[in-house]
Amino acid sequence: MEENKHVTIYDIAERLNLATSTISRALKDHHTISDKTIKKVKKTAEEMGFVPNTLAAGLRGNKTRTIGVLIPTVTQPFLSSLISGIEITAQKSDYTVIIMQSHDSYEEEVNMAKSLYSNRVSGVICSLAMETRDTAHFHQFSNNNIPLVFVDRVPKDYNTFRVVIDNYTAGYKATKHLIEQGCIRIAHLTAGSELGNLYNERKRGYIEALKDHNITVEEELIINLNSVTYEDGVKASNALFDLKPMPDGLFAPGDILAVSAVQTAKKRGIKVPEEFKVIGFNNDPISQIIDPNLSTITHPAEKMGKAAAEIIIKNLKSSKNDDAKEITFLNTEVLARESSQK
Amino acid sequence: MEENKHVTIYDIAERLNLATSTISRALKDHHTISDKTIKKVKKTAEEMGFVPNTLAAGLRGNKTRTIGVLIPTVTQPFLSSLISGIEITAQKSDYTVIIMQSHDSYEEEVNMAKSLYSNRVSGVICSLAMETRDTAHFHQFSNNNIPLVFVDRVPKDYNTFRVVIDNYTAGYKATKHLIEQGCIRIAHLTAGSELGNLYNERKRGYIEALKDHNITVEEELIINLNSVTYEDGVKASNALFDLKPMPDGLFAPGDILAVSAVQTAKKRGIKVPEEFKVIGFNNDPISQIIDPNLSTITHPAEKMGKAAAEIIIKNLKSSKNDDAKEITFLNTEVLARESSQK
DNA sequence: TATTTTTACGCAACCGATTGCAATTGTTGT
DNA sequence: ACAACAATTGCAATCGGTTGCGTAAAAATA
Repeated sequence: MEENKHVTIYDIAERLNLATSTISRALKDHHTISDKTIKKVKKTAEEMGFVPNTLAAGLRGNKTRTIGVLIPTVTQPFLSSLISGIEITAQKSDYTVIIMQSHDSYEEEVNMAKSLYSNRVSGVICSLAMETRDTAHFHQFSNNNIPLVFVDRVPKDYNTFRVVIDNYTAGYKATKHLIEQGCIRIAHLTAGSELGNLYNERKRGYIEALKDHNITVEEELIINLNSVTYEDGVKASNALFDLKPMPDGLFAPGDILAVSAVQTAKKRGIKVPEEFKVIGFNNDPISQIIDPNLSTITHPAEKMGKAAAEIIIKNLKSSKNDDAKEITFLNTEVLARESSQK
Repeated sequence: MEENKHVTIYDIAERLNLATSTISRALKDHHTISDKTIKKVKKTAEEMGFVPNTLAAGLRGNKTRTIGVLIPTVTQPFLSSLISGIEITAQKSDYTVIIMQSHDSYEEEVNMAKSLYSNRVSGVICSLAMETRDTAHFHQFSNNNIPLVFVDRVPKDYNTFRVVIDNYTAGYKATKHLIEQGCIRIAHLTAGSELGNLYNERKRGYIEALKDHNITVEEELIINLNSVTYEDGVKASNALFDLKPMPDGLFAPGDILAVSAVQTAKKRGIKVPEEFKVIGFNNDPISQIIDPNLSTITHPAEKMGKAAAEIIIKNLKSSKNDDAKEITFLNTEVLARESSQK
């Protein structure tokens, strides 16, 4: 038990007086190996504590059965659910998942992409960093036939797989919901990001919903944020509450922002939802904790993860280098809870 | 740009009429290679889009500069902060981090451990799954001289590095704080886990604090949970509120549980902190969102991550197989906020 | 029994970077 | 100008599975 050397197929081969090729094949139930030998090899491998060296296999076969996941952070509920979905699907097909965080930094994203490529992952699933404006660092995957799937925060003009929600429609639905609840002066927070156009899309839905209901779009009610953080949300909320007349509703494109607005309102003695109705986005766990419970838009994170992983695996299986890099759209729904009730 | 083959040092060697050994050395500034050659090689490598194949290097050198992180889930704030700490330290020494989730399942933990070993990680940082009772699947690391550090949820009798907080003292401090705030009938939630003895330790601290302040320990005030979830917290809280006389304080060994208690109290019209004071554990982000703000015990997640990674890296550097597998204790503090105020 | 077809296994090259040692070129001293 | 030594670079084995092809043995057919 106290050896200090990895057990290899050579060790097994020597012990059983067989060739390493036989061991290798036996371990994966190759049909040219007799059942008797297979059983014997497996038993011995087990006894000797053999664990295959994936580096060697990956080097030789140039495939590692590993899916690289490159996301801004694992802490956002949406993203950790995404991971969860990826893992569930990957595990079914015996793929390993390795996770790397860009921390929304372009530089880190470039480094981690290189690292994933360096590790010869079989496929890559990525949600872009906020900072990222240029996607040249993903060419190494595309050029080498490594399937690449962007999820949620996707580049606009990159011919590869994408799994997204229809942010325009979601924004429209959210705003329409507030209108139906009686709001006539609805504010909106947004964030500028040229590549990940999802905030722009949500904003577009917001504007279109207002127009469709004959509500004038007022620039002062639309606040552009630098970052989607609690602090920025508080700042923006205060700015909104300082307006007169005050807005009577808010569509926040993220639950953290929505929560910050609710809490800022409470601090200022503004009653939610009586005086100010709020709807968020994502259905983060926190939306059910905060008082009043937050209305929100569902974001099918786990499903998106599963879809992305399935695309990778399917693509790897067929290995047809078909140029049809389709975009997968998943549905969202309005979850009407307390914070937006009439 | 449309090649379909990875660029290798052989390609560079051919282009420059040099040996692969020279390329290899030049790329890592080996002193036996002239500056002129180094410059030339690096420039060409850059031009050709060379990215080293870590599989090949790892296979040959039997070291991958990769730290495997095996934790229950990435979604818990404590654990994602832990990861963050690990990454910061790893990056400084140019190590790659790969993250795997056991989902608190023993079986998955065993599989992922095998996978990490199979990938020949240089070191392993692990926080045990709730289900885990047996740690034999970690022997493969210990036996092969792969540094192994357990963090937070650690096995009691395993001779390896451990990074933990003093859960006993933390529990003592939390309880003492409630007593100082005037509580005389303090409830406690706990969870049974033989290996990860941290809940037991906190409970021990709770009991000792009561004793030291001449408060009788009452069994009915201590509720044993199956799982540390919001739902179980609600159930337990209701049970506590049904008691008469009702407890006037609660030390919950996790913020989720504390939050569930606060919300259950609110639902039943029990005023927090006036009638019922609560202190949680971990200082999760949610503790600052909930109203009233939650008093809690800090859990230095990022520091623990950094410490664990440093141990791995230091151990790998010295490669002295010293048998001193010390246990690192980090400090915790009482964070007195609204939910426990007099 | 001789011959063809299966079945089962062995041989050896290969993946790409690393490294001990040998070989070559360049420098310095006498 | 030549030996002695230092500075560079090349050769070839190595890490551990994988796989195309070849071959011996067993089974099927003539």
